[in-house]
Amino acid sequence: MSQSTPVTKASHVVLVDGSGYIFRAFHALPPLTRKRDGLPIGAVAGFCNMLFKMLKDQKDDSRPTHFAVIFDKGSITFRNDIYDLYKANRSETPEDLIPQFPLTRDATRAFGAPAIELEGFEADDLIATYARQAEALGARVTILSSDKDLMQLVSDRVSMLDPMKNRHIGPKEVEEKFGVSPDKVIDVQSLAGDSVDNVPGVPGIGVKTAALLLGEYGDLETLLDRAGEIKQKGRREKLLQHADMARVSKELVTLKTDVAVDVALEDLGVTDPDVEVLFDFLEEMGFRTLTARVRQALGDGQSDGIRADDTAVDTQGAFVSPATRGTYPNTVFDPTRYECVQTEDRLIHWIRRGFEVGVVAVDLETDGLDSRAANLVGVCLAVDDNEACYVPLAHKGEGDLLGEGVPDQIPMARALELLEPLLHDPAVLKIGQNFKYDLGVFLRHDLYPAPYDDTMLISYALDNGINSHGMDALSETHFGHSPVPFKEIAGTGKNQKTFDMIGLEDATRYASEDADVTLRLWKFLKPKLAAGHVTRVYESIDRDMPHVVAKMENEGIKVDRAELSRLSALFSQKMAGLEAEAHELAEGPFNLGSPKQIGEILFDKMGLPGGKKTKTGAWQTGVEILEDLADNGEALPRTILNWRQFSKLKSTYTDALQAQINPGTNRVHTSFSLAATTTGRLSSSDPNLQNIPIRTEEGRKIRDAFIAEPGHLLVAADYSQIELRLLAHMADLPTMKQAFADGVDIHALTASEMFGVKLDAMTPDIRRQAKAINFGIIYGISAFGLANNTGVDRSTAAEFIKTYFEKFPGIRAYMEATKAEAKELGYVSNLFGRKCHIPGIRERNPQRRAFAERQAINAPIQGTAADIMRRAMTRMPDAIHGVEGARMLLQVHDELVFEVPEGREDALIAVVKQAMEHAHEPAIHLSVPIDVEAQAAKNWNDAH
DNA sequence: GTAATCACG
DNA sequence: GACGTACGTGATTACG
Repeated sequence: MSQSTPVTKASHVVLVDGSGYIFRAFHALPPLTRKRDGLPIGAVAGFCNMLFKMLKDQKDDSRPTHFAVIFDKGSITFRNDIYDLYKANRSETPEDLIPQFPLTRDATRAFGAPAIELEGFEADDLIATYARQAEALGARVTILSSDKDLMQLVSDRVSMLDPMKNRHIGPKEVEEKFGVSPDKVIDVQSLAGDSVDNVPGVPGIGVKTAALLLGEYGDLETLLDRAGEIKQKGRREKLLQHADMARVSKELVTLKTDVAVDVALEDLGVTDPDVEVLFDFLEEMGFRTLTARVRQALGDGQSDGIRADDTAVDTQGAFVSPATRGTYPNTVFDPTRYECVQTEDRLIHWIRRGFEVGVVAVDLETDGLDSRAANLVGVCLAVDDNEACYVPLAHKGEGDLLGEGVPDQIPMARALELLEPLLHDPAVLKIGQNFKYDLGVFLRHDLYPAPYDDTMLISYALDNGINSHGMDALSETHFGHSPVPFKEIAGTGKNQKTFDMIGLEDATRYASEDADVTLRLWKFLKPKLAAGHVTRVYESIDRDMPHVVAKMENEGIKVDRAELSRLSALFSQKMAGLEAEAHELAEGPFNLGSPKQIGEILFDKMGLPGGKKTKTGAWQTGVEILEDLADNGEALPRTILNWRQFSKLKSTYTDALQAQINPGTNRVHTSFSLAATTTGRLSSSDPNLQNIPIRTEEGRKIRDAFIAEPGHLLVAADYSQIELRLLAHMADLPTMKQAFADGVDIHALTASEMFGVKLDAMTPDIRRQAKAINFGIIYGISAFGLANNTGVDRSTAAEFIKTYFEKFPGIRAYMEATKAEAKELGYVSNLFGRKCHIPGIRERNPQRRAFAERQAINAPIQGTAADIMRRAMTRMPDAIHGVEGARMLLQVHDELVFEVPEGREDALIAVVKQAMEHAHEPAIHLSVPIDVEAQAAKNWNDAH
């Protein structure tokens, strides 16, 4: 055990926050039980690994001279006398953790370290006491914890180490977190409060504001004394009103540094553990791997460091996807070998190399991010590791004088002419990363590269839900190599250069590296498709998306600027009226756009009931809260809601959309992301055309502005209830399948099954509830969520769910099987075999695990629908080929929008319906019919 | 840059 | 110690 060793300047005192560590280890590590009897020991295992690492795996200069593990004792401390609600919001300690508390103390002693605790004090107070004592003697102190409450102790001699992330926390890190130096941390916490410990603080003041105020006034007392001088009214009143709370909070967060400890600091001197005791303990726990490591460390005096032991790594290993295993053999990048191609001869040489190898990475550089507005600036090719070139085509001079210093470049038309045979050769595979972008640019130069592979989509098929699929992220994940950031060569902010302004040396280094990385990613990832059983997903669903979607983006959709402008004016007018009304009701002006001010007016000033706080301590003022208040007869909340609706419509749609209209064509071009979602859906941005209003009458007006060219019509084709149909098929629900086969209103059917109401006696209200339940099922229903959404109470919602499970018995089996699959494999698959990785599925935290389970239930349904849509889209060019002048413009998850010359709309609808309704075939067979509804009109609103 | 809010399927 | 409850997205504004 410990020995008495004086603490001096040369000492290194290591204090472990034992209680903090156990809780974190318990939640972070997979559940692990002792084989013999099922005793839960996961946290103990993590704890032992940490102790061993701390004691043995240290460099000589950081090895502890004094060491102790400190624990909380009891849950009532002196702080409860100050504030009876202190830590009152803590939930019960998990059942599986309770038996592990005494075991961690045993473990501590087995490692020869003192386990220290004292009735009436938290571990933090004991740590503070020892730390300050040691500091006063000039020693160095390391606190093993990530608890922010301990950060007030940090100084130039006292630092913290997060034992799970191995992250060092010094004065700099504390300042990053709190915005003030460590000696002001207490003051910040007193103001900001802490929801975890239920420290009240001053409402409405968070860490950021607290730091700001302290920066101005120095310390808490000064600030409270001079609070009357604060300019911002809200803050001033808060501080004046809650000064006492701040003072109480200060007492709560200030750690005691003068606890009368019963083990003296110098008695914490490190000794070697009693080997026999240690091995007995490890064997008792069944930690075989750790036993072996300890033996090895004691035997040869060297340790290879502790990796997580036994089960921890194995179970986590299940989440490592095929693609993330291993690295590409050559991860050395040599920019000196990249060539800048400025002559036809050299370009011909590179093209010849491309034909020889048959696989060429192609990357285009442009002067913007929007592939339609951007101009081609250069082309990049890679044919092998480190063998890449950059062909500048439209670089300007580095100086700003006209024509001054413009580099020699092959004329663009000539270069593209030379490249064309390579790009179109069916025997040469082109590789791109997010090739949709490059294809869009090529399209405008009348080039159609084929065949091609897209590394972003390969990664998406392999790893969705795990990595993101951008090039930099992929390079870092698989090669441990960070490509040159664009910012580094182009600068940032408004002085950021576009690519044509960048010098050839930098441009060559940057662009060639992109192509080089892309080619290596392809070599590394492509073979993994087969191993991951996702070849079919990639080949038959994703591979053709880039050129199909590039074409759609290029087409854009026509938007009537005058109509939008008219609506903007209309909405402005409405807002002005509502604003005046709101200010009158509030008896004073305020910013209607500020949720913070609204909360303060409704709940502080007017004192309305039903206020809830967000996790940051601000009042919630979302629709649901305001609706409730309005239902109670309050006028102001309704006015605010109405104002918000018009504000949203104006700012997000009628104003923003006008700015996005391409002046040449009067069309708007969105960008679809093919690899942004975990389920397989697309997303749309710049602008997002997948969330144009439709649910309210006012909002729908915006769709009037989406129009067809003169002499043309828009056609909107929607999958009808596709997710419910897929649910009926996947969960094998005979009643529901029959209803779909018969063309019955599915929500009415559900209602009649659940509530025993005949179809012809259906009321809209009952049907609406049934509809909510149907959606709930798809989202991985919970009683809480359903109650929220239908307005019934929680027990009624639970009854609904129970009835649903009884009436549609396949549901429960589907849900359980899906959760089990996710738990076993770490991912779920949709009907086409697309995987959706669910990283949280083995979370210890019940809430987060429940969230993961709902994701697991939803992903196959949403994802199968998404993939049916993808297949329909890739088949669409062929399908509509016979309808002259027809073009596909937009996708909105279950809807496709086309434009067609007037008179050909019926022909188009026929082929589109056919393609969409059979898109899943022959890959899968469904036991429900798929139904598509399509309509033609002059504008998007009327096409529904 | 983050949080809150709200638009869509 | 951390979650704060239906799935999947993106854009805007306030606030600092």
